[in-house]
Amino acid sequence: MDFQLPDGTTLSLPGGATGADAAAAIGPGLARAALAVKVDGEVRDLARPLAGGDGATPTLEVITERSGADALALIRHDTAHVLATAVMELYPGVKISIGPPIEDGFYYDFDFPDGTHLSDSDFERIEQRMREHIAAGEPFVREDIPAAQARQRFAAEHQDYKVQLIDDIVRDQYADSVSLYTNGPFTDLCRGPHGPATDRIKTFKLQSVAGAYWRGDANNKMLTRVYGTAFFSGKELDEHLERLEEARARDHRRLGPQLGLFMLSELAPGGPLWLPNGMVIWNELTALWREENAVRGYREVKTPILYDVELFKTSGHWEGFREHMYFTEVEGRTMGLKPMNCPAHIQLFKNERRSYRDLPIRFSEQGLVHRHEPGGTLHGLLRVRHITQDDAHIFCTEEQIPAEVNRCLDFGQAIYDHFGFEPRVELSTRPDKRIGSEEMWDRAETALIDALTQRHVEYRVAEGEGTFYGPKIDLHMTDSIGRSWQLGTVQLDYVMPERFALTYTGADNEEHRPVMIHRALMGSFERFIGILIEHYAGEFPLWLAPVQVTVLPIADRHVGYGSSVRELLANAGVRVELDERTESIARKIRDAELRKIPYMLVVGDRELETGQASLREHRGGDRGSVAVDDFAARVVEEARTRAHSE
RNA sequence: GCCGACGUAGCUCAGCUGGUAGAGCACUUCACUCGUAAUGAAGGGGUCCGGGGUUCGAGUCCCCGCGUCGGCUCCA
Repeated sequence: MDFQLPDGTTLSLPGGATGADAAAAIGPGLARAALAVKVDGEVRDLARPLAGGDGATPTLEVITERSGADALALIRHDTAHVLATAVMELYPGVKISIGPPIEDGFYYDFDFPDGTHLSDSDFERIEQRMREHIAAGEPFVREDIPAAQARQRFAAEHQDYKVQLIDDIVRDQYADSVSLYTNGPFTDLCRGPHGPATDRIKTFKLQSVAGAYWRGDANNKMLTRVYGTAFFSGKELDEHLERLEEARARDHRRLGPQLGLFMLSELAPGGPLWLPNGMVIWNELTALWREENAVRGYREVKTPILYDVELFKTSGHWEGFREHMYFTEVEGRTMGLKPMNCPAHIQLFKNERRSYRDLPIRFSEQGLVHRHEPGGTLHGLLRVRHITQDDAHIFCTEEQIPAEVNRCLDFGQAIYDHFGFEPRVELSTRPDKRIGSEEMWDRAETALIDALTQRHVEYRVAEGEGTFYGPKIDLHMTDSIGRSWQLGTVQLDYVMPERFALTYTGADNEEHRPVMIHRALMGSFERFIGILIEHYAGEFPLWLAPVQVTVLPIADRHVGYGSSVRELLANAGVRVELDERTESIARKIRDAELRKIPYMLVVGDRELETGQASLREHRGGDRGSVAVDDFAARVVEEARTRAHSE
């Protein structure tokens, strides 16, 4: 058998040779360092015979500690097995399910006997036992056995989840055998691959315990999931933990209140209360949003938040969204807070007869909607119940869809470019439960795909994730701790126009049904600002900075001059403060730095004489003297152009 | 909604096995008038999330509720 090595050379091995043989043939050092081999992109155990390629020479790479993601995934998977080993020993009667490696670590899901609750205070004991198994250097031994035999074995051990998994493998993959891995006293159903032995795990840490539904289905039993991570060195682990710590420092839930942007109250769960500094950012974004909408042919509207429930019966929200809505009785009528703006915008559309000449009609609204999101899902500004959307609805003909979708994506690009965002794009296609003809779906999906390919954007296809009324394009961003949140969405809707019997008069003088496009780009102001806070780590570019300049007098006798400096800047339209406190200049600077104010103007005897100010930039240090009016002009210009921060 | 953890001064947190609350920062006052990341001193400030229970006695133990955090599910 011939294999091509990463350096381009060819390695010839006798038939039946294993991965370990391959590593040994290359060199004794590599043989010792080898964890696994990667043949044509597939990672395989060292002990397994190498499969010959059919035709072309397969590539072969020996996986060692230096192989990056492949190597880490391997030992993290190994560590998950060791975790299960320890838990099985310490908690008799526990049922195991699955334990894969994931980004940055691994987890294992357990079903503990009734009455046993795991918490992170149990980690020490478990870790201790895990270390014993690692020190013992127990080899991972693979065996392929008939599925029926494996099933019998796990059934005898009352490992119900494993039995279910085997049944599924047999049913879905028509497999007649499955693989088992044994390390020390523990045998798991597992497709592998694994490292040679447990002592190749150099350092690991159990991190958290959480609930997770069996097979991710809320109808199933909730299992106990233990998260952990593993590395090849303590240094790498420490660096990883340090990164997590740094990410936490960017967390908008920490920075927001710290910088006086917003607060959260127990009395208004899911409803952030905006402080003056936060409103500055909110209003700047609103101004941007308004400008961008206006140049793109949107007409701004404003609609109530409270409606007779009849509206939602027509729209379908009563049937499909009721449990997420708030209702109240007023004078014997049931009223509901709108969870979306579309029914309201439809009222506006219906306000007059529409001609094909009027289309497309684009309504935009900074629309306030309320959704009763489940308590366990609320998350600072990123998941709220009180949602202010940068919403818009476009009513158009079917022929106009491609152009309008493209305009929406252009618009999104323009918005995101202001912040240097590069959202991930996702196309959601027809779900199983849907309405409308296949032709309609074909056309709608084609329109969206065309728009995306035309723009050369990379996108992921989420099969079957579309709404029941149409496909959609979603734009996602990641928060400081790696969680993905949807910002923008562009959705085609054929259903609402139907339910509300919307029509326009065509060139043929017949009534036709328009199509609606639901579109939000920032998503919600709450979520967008949350992402912004983390994106900038609280260090906002000048145009968004709640306080742009602070004037710092050296001593009390300079307050008068400082006051005139402030005046000049304020008159020029700069958001400026004067620190009049009787404090040392070092103290005033420190406080301004902690507040992340972009510019500081120090004024003392020298500046008073020359009529200037000493400029200091946030994180940039002393920038020397500036003429105050020049500086004011510069700041105004920087804010006007909405320049990025450096 | 589900699983687990947590909830003490405005903020960050301490408070051992139950004996009636403490630090730093912030705040107020006084002194200092200062040149690029914390001047010093004194003082004020607490329904220990809420409600029940156990106990002679609960911040501490138990139950229920609310909120928050980490996940899971959901996310038109």
